[in-house]
Amino acid sequence: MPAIAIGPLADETGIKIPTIRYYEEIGLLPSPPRSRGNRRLYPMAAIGRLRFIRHARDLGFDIDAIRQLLTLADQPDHSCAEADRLARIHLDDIESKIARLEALRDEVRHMVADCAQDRIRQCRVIEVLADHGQCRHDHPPASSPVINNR
Amino acid sequence: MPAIAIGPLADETGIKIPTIRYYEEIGLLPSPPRSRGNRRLYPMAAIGRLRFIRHARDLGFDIDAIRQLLTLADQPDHSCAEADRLARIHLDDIESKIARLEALRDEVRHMVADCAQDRIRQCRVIEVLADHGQCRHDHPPASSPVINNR
DNA sequence: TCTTGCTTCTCTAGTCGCTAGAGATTGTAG
DNA sequence: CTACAATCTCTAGCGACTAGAGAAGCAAGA
Ligand SMILES: [Zn+2]
Ligand SMILES: [Zn+2]
Ligand SMILES: [Zn+2]
Ligand SMILES: [Zn+2]
Repeated sequence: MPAIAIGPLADETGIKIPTIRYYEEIGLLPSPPRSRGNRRLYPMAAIGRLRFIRHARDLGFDIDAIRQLLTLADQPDHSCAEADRLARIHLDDIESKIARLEALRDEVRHMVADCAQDRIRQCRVIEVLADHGQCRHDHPPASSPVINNR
Repeated sequence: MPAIAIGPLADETGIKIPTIRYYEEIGLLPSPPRSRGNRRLYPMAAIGRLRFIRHARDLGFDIDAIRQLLTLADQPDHSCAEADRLARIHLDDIESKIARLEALRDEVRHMVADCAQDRIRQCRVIEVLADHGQCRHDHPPASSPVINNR
């Protein structure tokens, strides 16, 4: 049966080789069989699986959600309620991150706009940073990670 | 001269004790003198410095920018151009993060809205994740970290 | 003085999702 | 047979903390 090595698989999916190995290590992608020389030989289906992972990552889903989504994707007859729920949770998350960033944006924008561009002594940026009481709107006091990396 | 211990300092500034020690370790906050029993005894000025750090972190500045901003804050006669520049860079950063998150939001929103809530086989969420070609708008292929944590 | 209990100390390791590099081996084309 | 490319394992690093272990210091009450 046809198989694909890790390099071509990386090219096909846009996921780097070390990342593919990392996904295997954390159990997101099943360990493929090996060649006589101990190299990974993936079934062609791995392409689709990795593309799914990649797209979900690009859309900001975290690994744990992707793990669940992959499990669901393998059960075509099952209700899709859980998949939809995961997507909605992610949507809420994105929206709250946007809200927080918009608050930060407004605050930083004001700092920059209000500065008369003179000495540090009168710099609005430094002043506001030194005292949250100088903030116009109130931005949240910072919380959870704002989104996963990449 | 008056001094403050790490616990009260944490209470005053809202920064946790291990984080204060971490800031010392990375050279963001100078090492304070110690008591006979080896405990940190901060000058009262440390309160202001930590509040500055906290506020800047809450506004999403990264540690490196904060390091520079603190240095600038100590030079009242210097021009504030550099401080303003750092703030503008941060503003641009926030804005591009918002733009990216808005693209993700639109995409995920559509996935959820378009799903007929039936079997996984026809689940729009799973379908779209499996194939970026099904995306309506094009979201960026993921890139740099979206914002620093907390 | 002794004890109780809180605070602080140092040190290590874990978080998330990778990324980079060293050094060894395997595979392939000319 | 010789290059050279691809892959292997393993370790360590990123940013900005957070959590926990185990030891030591310190203040107040009995
Ligand atoms: Zn200024
Ligand atoms: Zn503020
Ligand atoms: Zn669905
Ligand atoms: Zn897409």
